[in-house]
Order: sequence, then structure tokens, then C-alpha cells
Amino acid sequence: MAANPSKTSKPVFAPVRQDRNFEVVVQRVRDKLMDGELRPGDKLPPEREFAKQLNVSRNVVREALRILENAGLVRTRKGAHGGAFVAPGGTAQMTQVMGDLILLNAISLEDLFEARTLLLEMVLDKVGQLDHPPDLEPLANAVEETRAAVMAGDSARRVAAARDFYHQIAELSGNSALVFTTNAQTDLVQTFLRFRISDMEPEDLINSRVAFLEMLREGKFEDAKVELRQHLDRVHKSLWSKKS
Amino acid sequence: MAANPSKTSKPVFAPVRQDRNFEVVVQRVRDKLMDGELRPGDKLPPEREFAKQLNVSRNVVREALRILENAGLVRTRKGAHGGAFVAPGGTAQMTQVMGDLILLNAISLEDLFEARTLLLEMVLDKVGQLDHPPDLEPLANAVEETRAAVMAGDSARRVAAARDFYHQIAELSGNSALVFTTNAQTDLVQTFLRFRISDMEPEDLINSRVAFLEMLREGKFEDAKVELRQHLDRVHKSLWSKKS
DNA sequence: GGTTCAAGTTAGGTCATACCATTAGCATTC
DNA sequence: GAATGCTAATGGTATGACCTAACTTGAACC
Repeated sequence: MAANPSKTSKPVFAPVRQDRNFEVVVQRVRDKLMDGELRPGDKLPPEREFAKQLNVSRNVVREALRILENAGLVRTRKGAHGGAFVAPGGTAQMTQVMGDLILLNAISLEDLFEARTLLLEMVLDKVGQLDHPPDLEPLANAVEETRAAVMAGDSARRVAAARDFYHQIAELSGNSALVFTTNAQTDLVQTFLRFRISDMEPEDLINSRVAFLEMLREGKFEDAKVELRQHLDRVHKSLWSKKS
Repeated sequence: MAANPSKTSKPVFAPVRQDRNFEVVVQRVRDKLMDGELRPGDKLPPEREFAKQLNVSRNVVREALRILENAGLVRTRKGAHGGAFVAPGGTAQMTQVMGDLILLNAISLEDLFEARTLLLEMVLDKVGQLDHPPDLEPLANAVEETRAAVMAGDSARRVAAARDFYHQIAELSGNSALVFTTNAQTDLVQTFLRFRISDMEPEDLINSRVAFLEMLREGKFEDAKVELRQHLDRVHKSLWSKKS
């Protein structure tokens, strides 16, 4: 294996280097993020200068930037005042990761749908246990937006409103981890449903939304859960007939 | 918006190109995955040949591979018969994404801990509603492993056993989406707790595990939930004293 | 004949350099 | 003074060379 005169001796010297250079660069940036030395909005050095500082080639810096960019940690802009900037966190990455797991058949669509329903129901449970009544204003706005989108016959707007609707439900939990997770799930479901949107009668949709909201207003969280589950089951089922 | 030679004409020509080349390459691979033309285990062409096929430079191919690799879709090996292979899905990416969201202060540790507790409780709720009793064998094995690790004084082994314990709880749900999510959460919590592992008396740990398991065996899911929550609260709290 | 070792081959990893493309700001021009 | 064009900064792409790790092969040796 290595310099190894005696038969059974193990390598005395650790490998000089095992990580690839761009991985080291990525880790350096992550470290600065963890130390708080880099914060969202901050700018990394230009690629050429960064390469000089780190004593690596520009290629290495760029491959590291691709990783950081794909991880959602930085975003890059071209041109004069361009560069790589530390990004605020978003849902995109989690959506992509879960989507990739579906691509790789590590997660089935059924499980995704079920998990989403369960999480949203869980949020309602949690909201029902709060001592103070939740602020339903954003949710009401989302319902109004849905109604407006339906009236306007604008399906893209309707999808966006639906996304906001479920987002606002998650927000009721006050837990950002749950918000990110459910948002990612909603994005994925909408992606898979994009091809057969208007399977549901617009009237049924609005009725469901309004009824759900009213139940929340009256504190009938169990009823709301049932209404939500029935609606989600219908939505999810609409994909089933088409699939396979 | 089309051919419009009048005075106020808007751009008649669509942009030649907007996506960066490596993004196109990434999308090509993703497409082949979605079509099922590429499956886990398959090998992509060597970088040089791939570049020729796509008529781009090797740099572009490499940056695309970095993205795919970071996304967990491929893994690369050096040497003869090396290359980029389509990877099976794993937990690592989701863990990284959630960790990055914490790095960026988009998610607080408190929310992560709470979400984890809620998800695990939800799993128990779901298990309690099954018509057939769950298979508790893997869970029992994890508890045994924890006991063995504690007896051996091997804290690394103990951490691994704890990970498996929570993993097996999630498995009881039979939902892979929940399994991936909770696994990622567990990995993160363990990362943040790594520095202060033995805050809990080993005996208390074992007792909690055994009691929990016994409650499940007897079908007392509500009691099990309480036991689990109390345990998790203790664990999470142990990080609190140190933090900030 | 089988073991060992060394050269060859493959393919990823790195470097260096040149040039293209885009953006912002400044200068020029009418 | 507003449209136009130049310039510098900075990311994006293309080449080509060389290094390094891992597998293959075959020859030398026991």
C-alpha cells in the first residue's frame, strides 16, 4: 500500500489530502457562515481574486460556487457589481431534495401525499391547543385570492393562491421548520398536479375553502381537519386516475 | 407580442439563450432520470466524452456534475472504471438542506426540536390507528443496542443506536417521506448535541427506552407519546443551558 | 503454476490562460 | 438632457496540459 517495510505495520502517515479542493472551499464558506462571519447579503470575493486568496485555480472556486449555489447558500449575479452573495433561506432546496428522492424512487407519491395531509392535520391539532386564538387574517386573504382567481379564470393565479393557502395554514403553527417542510410538499404536489389542474369544480373548491375557514373561526378544529382531509383526498385522488 | 414592425414594437426576437450551459446539462440528466432512461447504478459518460457529446467544454460538464453530486443524484469515483454513477437516494441531502436553513437563520433550533417532537408524536398517533399491531422487533433491537453501547461505554455507538431508535419509530409509520424527514431531523439534532452527549444519566436513558417500548407493546400509545415527549424535552433542554 | 510487482490505461482532479457575455457607470454626442 | 456608445468589472465558456488515483495486464520471480 504505502511505504511499508514490515509486513503487518499499518500506514504511519495519514494521507496528505483526501478531500477535493473544491470541497475544502465549500467547507471554508460554510464555516464562515457558522461563525457568523458571513451573513445573508454579504458578498464573496470575485472568482479570480478568491482563487488567488485560496491559492487554487479559478475552476476549483467555480465548482465550489456551483455547490454553494445549488445548496441555496449563495446566488450569483453577472456584470459589473455582480458576484456571489450569501442568500436568504428559501423553500426551493428542500423542494428539490424531496423531488429528487421521488425521482430516485426513494419516496412514492402516495407517501408524499399522505405525509402532507398528516402534517397539515398536525398543524391544526397544534393550533387547537394554543391558548390564544390564531390570526386567521392571512388565511382569509388567501381564500379571497382563490375566489378572485377562479372568477378571473386564471389558473396560474389559482395555483399560486392555493400554495399560499396551505402556506398560511402551516404558518398558524408558528414553527418555521414545519412551514418549510409543508411548503416543499405543496410545491411538489402542485408540480405533479400541474397537468390536470381543473379536475375539481371551481364551486366545490371555493365552498371547501370557505367552510374550512369558518370552522377555524368557530374553533371547530376537528371539523376543520375532516374538511381538509376530504379536500386533500379529492385533490390527490385526481392524480391517481391518470397515473400509470 | 409577435412580429410587429410598428413604431412601438416590442422585442421581436426572443433571447438567444438564458440558461447557463451547466444548468442545461443538469436538466438533461434530470430529464433522463424522470423518463426512467437513467436509473440508480447507471454510469454517465466520462467527462471528456460527455463534453464532446454535448458540445460543451469539460468545465461545464464538471460544474454540472458538482451540482448533481451535491444534490445526491450521482456519486463520482476516480480511476479506471470510475466515473459518475446515478446514486440511490439517501438522507444526507435533506439533512444538509435543513442544516443550511439553520445556518442562514431561516429556521431556529427551537423550531427544529419542536417539529421533530411533533412528527414523532404524529407517527405514534398513526400507528395507534392501524388495525394490525406494529412490528416492534426492530425497535426492540435498537433499544438493546443502546443498552449494549451504554454498558460498553462507547458513546459513538450509543449515538448510532439512538439514531436507529428514532429511525425505527418513524418506520412504524410505513411512510418513507416521514422516515426521511425525521431521520434528517434526528441527524441534525445529534450534530448539535454532539458536544454534550452524556448529559443524561445512562440509567435514565435505558429506563425511558424500555418503558417506551413496553407501552407500545401494550398498545398504550398515548402513554408512549408522553414518555417520548418528556424524554425529548430533556434531551433538547440539555442543549439549551449551553446555547448562546 | 501462482504470487508479486511494475508498467500501462482510464478517468477524475487541478492548473493556467484566453476569450466571450453581461452589467453598471461614465463619457460622448446630437 | 436624453439617447447612444465606450469601458471596466465580473461571471461564463473553451482549450490544453499535467497530476493523481484506481483498475488491468503481463512479465518476472519464487
